[in-house]
Amino acid sequence: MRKFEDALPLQLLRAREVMMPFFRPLLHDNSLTEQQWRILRALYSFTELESKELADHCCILSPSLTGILKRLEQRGYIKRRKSEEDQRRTIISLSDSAYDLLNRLSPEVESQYKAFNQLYGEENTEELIAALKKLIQLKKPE
Amino acid sequence: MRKFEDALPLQLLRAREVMMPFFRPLLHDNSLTEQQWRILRALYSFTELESKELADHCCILSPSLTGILKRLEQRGYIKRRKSEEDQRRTIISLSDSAYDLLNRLSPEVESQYKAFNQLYGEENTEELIAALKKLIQLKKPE
DNA sequence: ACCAAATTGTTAACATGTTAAGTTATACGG
DNA sequence: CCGTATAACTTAACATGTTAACAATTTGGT
Repeated sequence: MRKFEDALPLQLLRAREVMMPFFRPLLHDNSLTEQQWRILRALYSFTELESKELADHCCILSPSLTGILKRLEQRGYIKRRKSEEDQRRTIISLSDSAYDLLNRLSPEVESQYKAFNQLYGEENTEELIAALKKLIQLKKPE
Repeated sequence: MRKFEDALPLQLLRAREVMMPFFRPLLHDNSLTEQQWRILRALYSFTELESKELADHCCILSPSLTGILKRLEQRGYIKRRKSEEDQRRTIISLSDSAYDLLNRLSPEVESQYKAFNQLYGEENTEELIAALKKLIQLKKPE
């Protein structure tokens, strides 16, 4: 059996655990979970997305998304509307207060990215991103 | 704001999602969750560990570990004993049936690692592991 | 037009993640 | 020795992950 420490999925998990402390305090101060942040971030980039697209972009399964969207809607961060062409589809977008929040947090997040890069090194970061991109492209279209 | 797709923590998450389909069917066929598998795997490597060490190795928080160990114990996969020197500490180890299970699954897991490497490439795998190791070493000792 | 199959989203049931608070046992300073 | 701080675990409360089953639409073939 391969050494426990060499399991690649575990290494990916650990790498994430090393990075997240750079961002968790920021999110926590604004009562946001990692998943809620990913949702807001995605909608900020894409303006509006259907539920399924949103789930795919954020690596969140549909049943989880249902609850997350409910809570974000209650807090007034997102809006929903039905697609005209297909009554099954829901289209999600950000509220004005969500844009305010993201515009406010954005510089702090970037500042933390810089702090991380300073510690890990520009070059190492580039290499890691490249390696991850190659891996992610293996994804089956399903 | 940085492009959504360039967020490194998200890329790490996605990379993991690309890899896990190689292993999930195996675990699922044996009614094991990813976390339960990490626990068994760690104990197989280290023979016995205190709860806190186990949690650290597996990237699982103590409150989650409490429940996971309870279920693994009910299924007869682990044994616990109190430390003699420190009555607060619990020491965990595998049962015989857990060793049987791991010995049986081990070759199938390795076979899936091979399948993954064939798809992603030996060299790419080595580069990725190296990059992740460098990142993980940044971890604060806390 | 009609029916079977596929798609979107939700609900249900259980496992885990996350933070805070509580318990018991140990360490430590006065 | 004593009281207080620490450390290891657990419990509680809520959010999310995971699989299966289900409701409402839509698609496709006939």
